[in-house]
Amino acid sequence: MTANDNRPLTLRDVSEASGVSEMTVSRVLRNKGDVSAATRERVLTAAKELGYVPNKIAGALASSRVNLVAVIIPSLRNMVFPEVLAGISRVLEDTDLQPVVGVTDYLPEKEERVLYEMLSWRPSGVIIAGLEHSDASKAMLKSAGIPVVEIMDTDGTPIDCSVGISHRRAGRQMAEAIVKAGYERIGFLGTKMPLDHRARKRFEGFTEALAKRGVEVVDQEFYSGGSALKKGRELTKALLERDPDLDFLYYSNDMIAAGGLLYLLEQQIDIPGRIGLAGFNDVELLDGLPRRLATMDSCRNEIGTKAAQIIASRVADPNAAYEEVTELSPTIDVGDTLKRW
Amino acid sequence: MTANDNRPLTLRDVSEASGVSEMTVSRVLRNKGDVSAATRERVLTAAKELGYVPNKIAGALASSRVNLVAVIIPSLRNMVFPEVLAGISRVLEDTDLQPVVGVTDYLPEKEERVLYEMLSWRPSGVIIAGLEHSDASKAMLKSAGIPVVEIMDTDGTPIDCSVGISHRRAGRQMAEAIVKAGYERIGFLGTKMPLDHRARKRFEGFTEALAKRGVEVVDQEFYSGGSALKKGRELTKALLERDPDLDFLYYSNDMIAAGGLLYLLEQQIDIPGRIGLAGFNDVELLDGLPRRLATMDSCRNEIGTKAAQIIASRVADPNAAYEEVTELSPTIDVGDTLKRW
DNA sequence: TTGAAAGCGCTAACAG
DNA sequence: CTGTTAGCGCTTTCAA
Repeated sequence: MTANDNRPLTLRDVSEASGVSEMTVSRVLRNKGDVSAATRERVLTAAKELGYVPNKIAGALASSRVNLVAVIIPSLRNMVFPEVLAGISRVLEDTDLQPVVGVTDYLPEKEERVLYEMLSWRPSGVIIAGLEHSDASKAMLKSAGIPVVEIMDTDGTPIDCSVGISHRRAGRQMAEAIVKAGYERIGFLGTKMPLDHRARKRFEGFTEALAKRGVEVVDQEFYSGGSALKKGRELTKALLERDPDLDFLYYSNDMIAAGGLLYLLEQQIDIPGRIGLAGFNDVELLDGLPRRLATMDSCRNEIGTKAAQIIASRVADPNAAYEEVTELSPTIDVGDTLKRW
Repeated sequence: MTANDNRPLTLRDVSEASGVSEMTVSRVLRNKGDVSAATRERVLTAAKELGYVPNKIAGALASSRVNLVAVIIPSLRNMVFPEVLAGISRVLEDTDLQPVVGVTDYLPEKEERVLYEMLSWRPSGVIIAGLEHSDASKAMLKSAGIPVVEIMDTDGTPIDCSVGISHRRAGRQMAEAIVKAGYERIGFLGTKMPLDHRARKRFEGFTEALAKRGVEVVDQEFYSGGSALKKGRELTKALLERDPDLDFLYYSNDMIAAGGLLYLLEQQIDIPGRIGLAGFNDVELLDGLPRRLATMDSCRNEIGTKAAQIIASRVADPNAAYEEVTELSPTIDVGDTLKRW
């Protein structure tokens, strides 16, 4: 039964309860400096009995050290980002750093607001998705004086450093695989891309590589919002009704590709003979579909891991060396929906 | 070109640059108190030019006000939680409060750590999943002196208040629907439940309601980890090989139910005639499957909304009235996998 | 090994 | 409308 006068407890309370100076209490609670076993014991007992929870606000102000890492991502609804986050968390769990997540909804203005808000807590580092930011955001990141890792994408110049894959190259690789497999009349289905720079870059790499081989994207369908699986069905149906002779469909992500796959199977269409399919992202969810979708790993776990490692090492030692650009190599999995050649 | 000596800017810098006292600068930046348009202009210009970002650490310490709401959930990999989060964010966006997410991985010890960590930042409120917490966690929540909303579940006594559904009742309702539709040999497939209290409560309500009608769960299969869709296939196959005469399968979530559905369709089994299926959660993803799965809405968006509203109103006015228990009513969607009666 | 004093950068409260 | 003063609860620094 601790006297609970509703005022949050302070170091002073623990100090009085244990008969040890505030300073020494602070040392015990942080495992910092030498304290005799006896006083340490007294302090810990008192703290536990009172149910003392340190005030990090005060601690951070006094030490000008904040063990937070800002992680800024476009969305939590796309499983890619929780997976990146999982990689980050796993690495940071072995340090005293803590990730704090901000979501931008793919909107530059919101990114700016979220970034401002997070920087006002003076985090020790920033991990932020993408290389495209407003000028104001870039200025904030530059002048924050902390490590900044831009993740997911390496097609561009990072503010500080970047970890990701080249989406242009990913698009090119898939185009090459498709052409090599003998497909010639190719359709594209994806999100509306103005704000999804990575999807756009993949598409650019894709069309460019096709062009080099004299192939063109015959037609395209775009969507936004809603259940991706259902959208995948709808887009596929619409596209094939317009262009029944397409022999390959390239989707900007695995969820809509899965919807397309289910639709085509219901139509009894021969896959990958009559039509081939490919997605992007290697979503684990898809393991369990009637066919294994051709796709490409986006290395998201590794991206999270590497980004967190860079932050951790640079926070531990501001002079630690680090790669300016860490480009990972995604691999194609042809699955069952792309002819082998 | 601002002189960047790498030291974060302070109010004093803005004060000097604008020739206005720190206090007035502070007032301008917070829109607090009356400031003449002229000085306001001078201050804002100076702040923008310098690229000043306020230090919330210092501000929070001085004002003992922190605009953070701790949101503690078991996982981000289960789409339910990002959706609850979305509801919370939407409501808090209209206030000056900000959600900060912590993830527990369904582990009570981790919940305790995360809670301690978050409380040490002295948030204005806590939204936490579930009613089951360690004694230490409960003690922390009680003595924090801030609004605490326990979400997702109302089968139990909240520390402060709760918003959710009764999972026992949800299980009961589904059992009744199944029996009414004429199914009699029922199998259950789900996660290993020791730590997933809500899944456990649904199961308990389910078996209890069946028992009342003289029906028993014939057999069960459990899983943990891995791709839910694939697991759903595997569990379904295993269960039906063991008990070929089952006529209904109740899954603890929609993803494994979807896997089961795909498997059964491939086996050319008549659904819902020969076997009926039902899941739980009404995951939007499933919109687009070959059949509409029978399921039950878990009201997660509404839960997030309501919880955030309670926090917001109680932060705005500590004496604001609020319901101790807000029980929402999930509804069954029989879809195409449960016979209509 | 322990303690005392002096801030960290901001805001509440008051005075002009 | 603007400025001054005194902290917020800790940690740094220095002295004992």
